[in-house]
Amino acid sequence: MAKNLLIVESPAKAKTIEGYLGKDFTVKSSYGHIRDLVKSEDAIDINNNFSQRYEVPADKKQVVSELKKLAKEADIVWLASDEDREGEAISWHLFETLGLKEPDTRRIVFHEITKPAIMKAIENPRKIDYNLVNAQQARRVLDRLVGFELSPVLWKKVKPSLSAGRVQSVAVRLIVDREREVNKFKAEAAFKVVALFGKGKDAFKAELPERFSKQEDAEQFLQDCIKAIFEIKSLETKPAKRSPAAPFTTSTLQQEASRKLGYSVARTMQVAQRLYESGYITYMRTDSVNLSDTALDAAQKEIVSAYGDKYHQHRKYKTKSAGAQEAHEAIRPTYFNNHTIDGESNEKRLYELIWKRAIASQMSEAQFEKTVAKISISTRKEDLVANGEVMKFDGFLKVYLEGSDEDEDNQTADGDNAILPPLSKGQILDLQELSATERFSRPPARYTEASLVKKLEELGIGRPSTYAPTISTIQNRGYVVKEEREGRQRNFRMLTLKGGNIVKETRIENTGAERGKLFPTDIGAVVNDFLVLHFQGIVDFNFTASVEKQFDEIAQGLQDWTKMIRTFYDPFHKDVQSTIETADKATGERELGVHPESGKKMSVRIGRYGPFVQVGENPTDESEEKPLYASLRTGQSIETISLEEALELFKLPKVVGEYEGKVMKVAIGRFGPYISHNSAFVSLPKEIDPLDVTEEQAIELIEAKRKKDAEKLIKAFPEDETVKVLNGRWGPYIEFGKLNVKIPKDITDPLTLTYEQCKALADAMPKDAKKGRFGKTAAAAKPAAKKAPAKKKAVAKKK
DNA sequence: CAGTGAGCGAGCTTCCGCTTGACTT
Repeated sequence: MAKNLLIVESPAKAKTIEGYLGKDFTVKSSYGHIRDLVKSEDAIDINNNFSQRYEVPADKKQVVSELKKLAKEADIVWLASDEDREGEAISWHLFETLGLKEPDTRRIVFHEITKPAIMKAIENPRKIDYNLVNAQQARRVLDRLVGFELSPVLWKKVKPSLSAGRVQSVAVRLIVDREREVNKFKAEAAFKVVALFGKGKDAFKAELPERFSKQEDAEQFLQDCIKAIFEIKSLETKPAKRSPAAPFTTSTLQQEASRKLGYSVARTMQVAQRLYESGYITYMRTDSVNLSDTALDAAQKEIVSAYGDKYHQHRKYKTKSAGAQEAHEAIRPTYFNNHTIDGESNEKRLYELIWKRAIASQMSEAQFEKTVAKISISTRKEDLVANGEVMKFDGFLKVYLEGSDEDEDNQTADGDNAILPPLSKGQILDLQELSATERFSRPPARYTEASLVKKLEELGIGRPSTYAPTISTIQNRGYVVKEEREGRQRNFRMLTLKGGNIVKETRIENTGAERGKLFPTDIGAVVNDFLVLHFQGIVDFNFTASVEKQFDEIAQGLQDWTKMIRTFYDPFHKDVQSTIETADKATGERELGVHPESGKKMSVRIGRYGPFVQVGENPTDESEEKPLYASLRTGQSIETISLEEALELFKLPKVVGEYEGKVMKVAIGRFGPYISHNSAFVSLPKEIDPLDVTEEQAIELIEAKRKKDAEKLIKAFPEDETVKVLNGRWGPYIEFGKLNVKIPKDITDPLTLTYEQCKALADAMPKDAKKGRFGKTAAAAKPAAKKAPAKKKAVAKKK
């Protein structure tokens, strides 16, 4: 039996280290934290110095009992969790839970998984740092107090099951604030002037640095240029250089994979996890840009052999984010000589990105020669400017160029970074074309998942392990949606001078289209406004930064953690109490005006089933007329909907005719417009306006749907019409009314299924909710009487 | 998704960070 038990956080890490240490060591993993606060109210005793009640969660029981057994058999237990606040706490929880004794326990730390680093760590053991543990407890207790006191306030004042927390509420606030900036933004137009000189190979562009806000001025400028002489007034050439970016951290990997590969942050992390488990890359949850000495040597060797000596440049990077704890290396390939790997295509692509970025980070800078040519206009006092750039040495650009978040329009001006033909001072130029194009200023960009992570990191909010889950949480809670939105057409004016004539025209462009951007929902905005109004301190962008500063002081032993929490908690708790007692229910109600025909008041607000418009006041007794209601549609918001748009909502649902003795109705659901007929639903094709559907069209669509459904049918049962065997997207399945059942693998031919077999399969489905990534299946058939609507909605939102 | 916008008023929801698997139409 091994004399030593060494415990790390990750099983993949354990495997690697076991290889370095030999027979005397058993290396095991704790799989992260092994204990957490109990779920109930009494997890923290407010009146007893915030003492905590911890428990081992069910899914950790097995790990803990195995570690307990091994610890008993070992002479020495080495606690090798990460060197940061959470890692120290993991060691402490292990110490307590496994019942370790101080003389037989060693705490060791390393920042990189290399043999020398591990050996050095083993030679320098220490004891558990209780200051650091206290800092973690303060963090944990504060998050629990905030989350579990704030959320119930929302249940009372907004809607059940909502949540609030130190991290998620600020993430939502960022998105709500940004959306409002975009909505109130007024685009300003100005004419941008671009000249084209020379022909063929010698052609190049020059731009006027200033823009004209009035069309007359732009026109006058072009007019003046008809007879003007263009001369090179000055020519300046300067060397320029560009340096590579630091190797990836979690946050920069998520950003770059989003820009270059179009991955969501969750997908990036899933793929990176697989690369890590296969041993291709180092740990993927890190805030460090540091590379180990071993890695630096390996990178150098690879660069020199693949590209030559002059492409290598030794570089050390320093972290920019304030809250970085740097318990790991930067994300890099384990072996730099693997330029590519075997695996699925998304794994290959992410690996190559990581390899290129890490290699480039140790390469020399790219060198350019930048030329600025100023061109005088004989009839005007302004100069035109042409920028040229020639690469003299590619350096790191040989392998990698970092992506940019900017859209093309905001990037460098026309003619910039282009290659200029040979030019000389005093040279007279031949104008081919001169254009003045109306350009509009752009609103601030909405957040993508990745740019939100970047912003959170800048604010020091959240950790590498929580960025992806936080983004999921705010979407799952329905505060935020990731969506595509169509843009709208916009006219812009363009004046062109060519061959001595000025041509004026109006062109059309598409603007404001968004893909994969984060939009706040109405509930997100209402919850945010409620928190900003009543709990300003918690959703302040600097709240985390200021508590982090205090956690640091606790970690250094300069402050008592219970005192810190007490100072925070007492006033916070008072706010919670007074908000519960005095605050009104938050519905986001807004008056739209009066109904044009009836003169009744129209308003919008959030109800139990989402945002809706109401016409007329709430009745005070039964004799009064009931108000009319209509739900808002996807993409509409109570904040921005107009009176006209609200009136449109009452035009549907609409009866379009009768078929087979049953009415056909057109309405709009969550997935768009549809026709309902005899409890069947047919979605409407995009081309058809739901307001102009004719009876004939509706019948046609219903028949087409029936035909399509018949094609899917493999087998029907005369004894029960609700049971069918169908061919679905993922192969055959059995449909029982609304319940779908997968056909087990041992049935190879679905045609052989008997009715009895089908029924047995349906009965075998668990009666309670079956939670999977794709929602609930069995639960949909037998909804629990009252909870059903809320549950169904929550699941639908997840999709 | 699929016609509501309360109600008997039970018992439930919820935080952030550290880790992987086991889930499925």
